[in-house]
Amino acid sequence: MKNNIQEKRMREYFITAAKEILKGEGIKALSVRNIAERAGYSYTTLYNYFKDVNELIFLCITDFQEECNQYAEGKTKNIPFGKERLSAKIKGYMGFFVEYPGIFELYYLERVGDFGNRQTIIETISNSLENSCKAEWEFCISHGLIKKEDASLIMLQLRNMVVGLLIFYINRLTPASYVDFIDQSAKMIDSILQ
Amino acid sequence: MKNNIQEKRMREYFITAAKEILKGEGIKALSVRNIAERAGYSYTTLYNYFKDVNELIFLCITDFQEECNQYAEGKTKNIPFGKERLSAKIKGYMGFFVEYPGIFELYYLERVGDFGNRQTIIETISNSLENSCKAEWEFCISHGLIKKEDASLIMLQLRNMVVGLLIFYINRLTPASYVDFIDQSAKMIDSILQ
DNA sequence: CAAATATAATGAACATTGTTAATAAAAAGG
DNA sequence: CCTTTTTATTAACAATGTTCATTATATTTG
Repeated sequence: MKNNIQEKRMREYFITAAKEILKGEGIKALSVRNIAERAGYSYTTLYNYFKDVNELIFLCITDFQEECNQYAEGKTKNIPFGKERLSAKIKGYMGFFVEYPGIFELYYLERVGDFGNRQTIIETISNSLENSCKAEWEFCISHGLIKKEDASLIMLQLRNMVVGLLIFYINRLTPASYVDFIDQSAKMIDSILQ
Repeated sequence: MKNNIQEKRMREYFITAAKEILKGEGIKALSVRNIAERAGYSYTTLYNYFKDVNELIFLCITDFQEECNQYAEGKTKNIPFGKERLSAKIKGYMGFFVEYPGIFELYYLERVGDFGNRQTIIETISNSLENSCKAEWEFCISHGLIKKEDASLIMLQLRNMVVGLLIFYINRLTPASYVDFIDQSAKMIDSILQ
């Protein structure tokens, strides 16, 4: 297997197929045979380009993070910097996972170790929200809207609250209506941001 | 299959076996053949007593809730009622899931619909923390330590924060040390309780 | 107590899953 | 045009949940 442009192209075919399945049907529908069929190859061909299916999933995770950032950015780009924009960015972040529950599963429900327990994956996921809100976050700190010594704890609180809200809404259907979910989310996020 | 004491006993054999596996090795190690072997029967015998494996899992969930309540109670029984005891109860609740990560998986990571999407399960899980803290919660409200009109939102915040903390610690290894996890948890819970 | 019947326990079988090893096809090099 | 290397595929394995037909065991009846 030469490390050239052809190989890269082949890998992209499989990655694209896997991402489509994850976004549309979720990880439960993801199988080696499923991916390969969508990519137009036989199932074992995948093993000529990836060590195993987890290597493929890992690559999807990093791609999805970029997608998530752009999704949230698109929902906030007209709002002036400050706490309000930060709040909107977080809500945009949540909106991404509500729209693609399959990606939420992959990020927060899939067990550690299932995709090789790679430190890179854990870090990508653990920093996911902070990553999406980077610019807004730095603005709030540098302009004194959030005290520097409180910053890291507040971000952790936001991250935990966001994941908790999503877990119950996406995976436990609580609250039952989208309107209530948005309402709850707003109250809790703004409560952390004072 | 008569609905008598013998049938109940048989069901208990399978339920006990399933609970042992869930507590010890987690849901990934749970299989029909695995359960039946531990119960001392052949795998298809299970289907004479349960519609499918999800019915069995459902019964484990309700049993575990009772175990969790008693575990948390054991960690708090000497603390006088009030916010401090409520906080300790919540930490005890978290301790249960840290000790049995397999049960945490079952409660919060397992996908909706995987065990039949039964409303009873969703409710049991959604109210799990509130269930464990019932007495402490009611004391705080009736003694004016928590304003009645704020109560339901505060409980939701606690629940989301607790699950978020557990997700990252148990399933994403963040923070890396138990001491840091306890420290973070204390700060965030107490911050919500003022 | 023996025979007939009802109930409970089981083993074989099926369709899926991820992965490996051996084989067929295609591409590259001379 | 043949040889060699690279790439794609088919066959196979063990493990999964579940169903069906078949034994083994209990219970009831004569």
